[in-house]
Amino acid sequence: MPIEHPWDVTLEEARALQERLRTQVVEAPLPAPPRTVAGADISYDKHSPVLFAAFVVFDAATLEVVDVAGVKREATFPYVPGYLSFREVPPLLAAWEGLTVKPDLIVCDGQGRAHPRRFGLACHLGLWLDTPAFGCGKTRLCGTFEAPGPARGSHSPLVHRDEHVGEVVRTRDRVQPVYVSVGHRISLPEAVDWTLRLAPPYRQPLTTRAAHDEVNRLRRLG
DNA sequence: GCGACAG
DNA sequence: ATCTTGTCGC
Repeated sequence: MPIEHPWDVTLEEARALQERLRTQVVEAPLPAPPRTVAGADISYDKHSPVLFAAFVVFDAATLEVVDVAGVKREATFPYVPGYLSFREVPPLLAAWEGLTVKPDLIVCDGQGRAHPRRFGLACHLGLWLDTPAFGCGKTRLCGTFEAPGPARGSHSPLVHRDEHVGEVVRTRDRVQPVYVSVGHRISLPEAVDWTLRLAPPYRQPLTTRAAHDEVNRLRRLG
């Protein structure tokens, strides 16, 4: 069931929403094999209130781009560690409206359950859109882990307060690993598999790469 | 009280 | 997130 709530909230209200919405997150196998997979990302100038958001949708079988949509919006929430979704989800929802092809799976640039209150960006976006989603971040928000092996494909559990909240995945030999966690309607093993399947030949999934390139292109144009 | 802290 | 040249390694 899709959720809905105001976005013009205080930090305290945002925290209360996270505590309430975290119970709605579904961590279970994908409902069906994704035919399309999308990358989502945000870009902005250091000291500008303008945000650029975009989705780039790929055919999961051929990995060809099948749709792209982006928007320019005013930021309504600052960047505060632990509350990233309140800043990035609104513009992403606007970009989502511009898609002709709604993806079966969303790869987010950030954390999912690997969050202090188990409700990172990937959980919030996936839950709101009632679409499978997972997070693949470049750095850690919370949790501890043993370094995964040096070979591509190796991964180790990310643990926070005795809970297995994600996996630290090596997507390229001897290259810094990425942090994968469940967002909504997907299992952790599946999220890891998709990360490894979409990564070559980059460190991050090509979906994230494409979305990143798209938002930066939009930003440079104005 | 002292760090840590997605993008 | 973004600012940035060269530079090390495969």
